[in-house]
Amino acid sequence: MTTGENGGAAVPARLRELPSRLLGQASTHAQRLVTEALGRADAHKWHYAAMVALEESGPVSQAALSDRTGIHRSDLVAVINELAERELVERAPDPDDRRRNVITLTPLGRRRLRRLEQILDTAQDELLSPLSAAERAQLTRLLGRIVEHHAYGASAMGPDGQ
Amino acid sequence: MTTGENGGAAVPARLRELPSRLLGQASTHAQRLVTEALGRADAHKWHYAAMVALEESGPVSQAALSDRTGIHRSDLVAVINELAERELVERAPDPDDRRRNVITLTPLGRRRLRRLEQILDTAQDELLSPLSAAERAQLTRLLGRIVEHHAYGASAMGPDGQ
DNA sequence: CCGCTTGCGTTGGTGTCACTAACGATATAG
DNA sequence: CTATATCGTTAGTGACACCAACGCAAGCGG
Repeated sequence: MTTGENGGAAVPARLRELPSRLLGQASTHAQRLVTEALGRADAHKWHYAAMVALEESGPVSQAALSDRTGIHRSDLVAVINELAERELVERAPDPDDRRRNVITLTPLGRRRLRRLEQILDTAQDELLSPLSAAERAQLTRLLGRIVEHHAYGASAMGPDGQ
Repeated sequence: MTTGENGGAAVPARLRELPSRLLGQASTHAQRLVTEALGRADAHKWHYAAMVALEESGPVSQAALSDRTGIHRSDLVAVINELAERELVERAPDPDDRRRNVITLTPLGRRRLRRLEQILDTAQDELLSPLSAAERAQLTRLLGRIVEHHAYGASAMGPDGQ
């Protein structure tokens, strides 16, 4: 979808103002910006997500990491591989439960995370450049409400949920 | 990415509040909602986009349609095929320029479009259900500014209007 | 202790989507 | 007439979200 080029042709208002479409296009631009920025530093969105979660939670299993990042556990394998390859993370079997791998952020990983944070800050800034600070906060709040609202469905979830 | 399931595990605030990530997740939910809704009616996002553009512009070439909808011209081929198959649209060679196909919305297509509009309205409503009318308008405006701002690059034109 | 069920990490695969590359046919410029 | 550009079309790519199934380990009931 994404727009590509447009030599001044009229995009119908019904399309221009359709929220689902706006979300799609904005998301495409957003992903492109952050993917390119991180790519220049040999990194990936998922690397950042995993490392942030690891810094907050300390060493955890891959399953827990999947919950905390939203990265599917089948995709997480490759992410951990790449991070471990670069020695940003260590994967070790959990002695208490030998089904698990405990993932630990290395000091190098922590430094790396600082760098990725800078890169992402810049990218967000570019993404939101047409908006004021107040508008950015507003947008973030509104999107957060939408995402939170639609965050149900797949799992069983305890009886207490909801 | 999309969240999948979450048994109450803590998603770090740095992730939850990252605009590019919020956009991605919101977009995923949005696309899922509209794709499923339209799918139940044997339709597709692109069908709607093309038909809206055709209704506004009258008969146009595929290239023009591509500009007006943002659908890549290589993808538009299949879209027109599907619409023509259902007799919602007619594809005829342009006598004035035999490289072109002129695409015309049929009366059946126009009726069909009314139906798709209903479906999409419902889907947008579900998507935005946690927001008030004012907030929905706000969100649409903010997203529109972002999309518009990033809608450059490929063609001539200054790279970064600002 | 044994069998059953559940959770873990891993592999391989699927469908959607935006986008690129190249081609034959046609139109237009020099 | 030759060169270049545009149009529709085909095929293919890479990113992404997600599913299915497996081997293995843990925990539980009997």
